[in-house]
Amino acid sequence: MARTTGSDGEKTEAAIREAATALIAHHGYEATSMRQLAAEVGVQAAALYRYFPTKEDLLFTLMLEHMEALLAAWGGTHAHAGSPAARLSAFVGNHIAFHIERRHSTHISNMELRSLSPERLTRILKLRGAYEKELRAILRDGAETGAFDLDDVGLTAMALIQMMTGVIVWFRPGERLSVAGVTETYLAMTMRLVGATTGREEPHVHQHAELRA
Amino acid sequence: MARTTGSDGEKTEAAIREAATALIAHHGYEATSMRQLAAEVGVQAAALYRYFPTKEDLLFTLMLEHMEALLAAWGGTHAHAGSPAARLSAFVGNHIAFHIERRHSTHISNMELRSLSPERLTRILKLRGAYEKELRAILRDGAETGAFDLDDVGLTAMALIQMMTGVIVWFRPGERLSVAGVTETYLAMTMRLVGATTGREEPHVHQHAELRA
DNA sequence: GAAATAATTGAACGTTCGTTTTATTAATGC
DNA sequence: GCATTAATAAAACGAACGTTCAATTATTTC
Repeated sequence: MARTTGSDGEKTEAAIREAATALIAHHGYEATSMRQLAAEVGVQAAALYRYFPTKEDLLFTLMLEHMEALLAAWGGTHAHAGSPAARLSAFVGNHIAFHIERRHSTHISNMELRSLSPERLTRILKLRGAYEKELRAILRDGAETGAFDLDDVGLTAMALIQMMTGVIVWFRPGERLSVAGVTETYLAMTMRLVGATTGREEPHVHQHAELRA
Repeated sequence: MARTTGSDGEKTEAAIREAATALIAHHGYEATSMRQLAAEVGVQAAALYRYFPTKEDLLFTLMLEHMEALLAAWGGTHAHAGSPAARLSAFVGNHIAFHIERRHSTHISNMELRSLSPERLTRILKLRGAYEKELRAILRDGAETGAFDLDDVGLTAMALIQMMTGVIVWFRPGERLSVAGVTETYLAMTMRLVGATTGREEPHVHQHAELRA
């Protein structure tokens, strides 16, 4: 037996990426074997090596694409001008939407960093740093103009990112809350956390509608 | 070769626990081999099985002790009475102190859950649930008495825990910030996040001193 | 000081791992 | 329709894995 009828390189590679993302997210990189992955794709293990020279190459590819997609998603929002509050709002919305939609690759990119070689780890961390820098810039602007009231830009950025990314730990689509509802609540928490002034000292604006899925 | 001079079961078991915590936190459970662990302890791999019947038993032991210690630490604060703000403040302080001190076992208990058998996973998750319930109770009391102003008790609890536990990702003792400084900043962020009223509508109290290590 | 027990070694077991090699067949270009 | 290339299967590689077992020595008990 050899080449099978209807076999197509592009389709196979896409299937490998997809299956690998799901398997590694569920069982972890070390606990996922190439044979298990191959079985999921419906192919022999040796066939995987036509697309990814090593297991680590596959992991790195998944992570790199995830980080680049994250930066691209934020860059595509065109929300880099305007008030700090507006920009922060856009950042939160984009972050939560992206991470919920890409729960599996987010899990991988956050949990499997130790399985990368030092050079590749550095490469991924550089992209992550660039992303976090975007948030710090917003917070710094807000702190300087008085739109926000916070102690430490770096700590606040980390706290916000951990808080927002943490959504993927418990959020399951179609359960109690909708994406829009979660985003709205997290947006309100974010604005309070950074001590955002609501313009002309209005009382806090809370919109409770649409919180349920 | 057999029993070595000065060998002591209790000491060996403690050494195994310690080495396992560090190794698994650094390289992950699946990537840590029994031989590697044995070498770190200074013993042959077979000796480990005198203390832990399987590798998973070892992992479970580490996790169970971590969760029980976490609950015990909170229970030992005797801060279960008083105003919601005071209780929340105690909770944040205890949570951050505990997690910084036990970074390694926290990492394990958060990241290696998938390596547990279903029954043991349930057991650990039950303890985690009990801990989170403590926070929700504080938030609910605060929301009902008007001390806090928040949208959703459950979501706020998850956001706070993710935010606080996230400290272990970037915090390194002896670097820019002290534990006290981090705790103070996180306490301020927490209080703003839950919309805590500062009693008689005082302006926000910010204490910037002692933030540096 | 002999007997019982505690602690550990060293070797081995079967299995699974990531990966390589070789052969074979499907699709493509001329 | 023949040669070439793309895609895969099948089998094998050595290494490492978790774990077991028998033998051996230190310590404790009486």
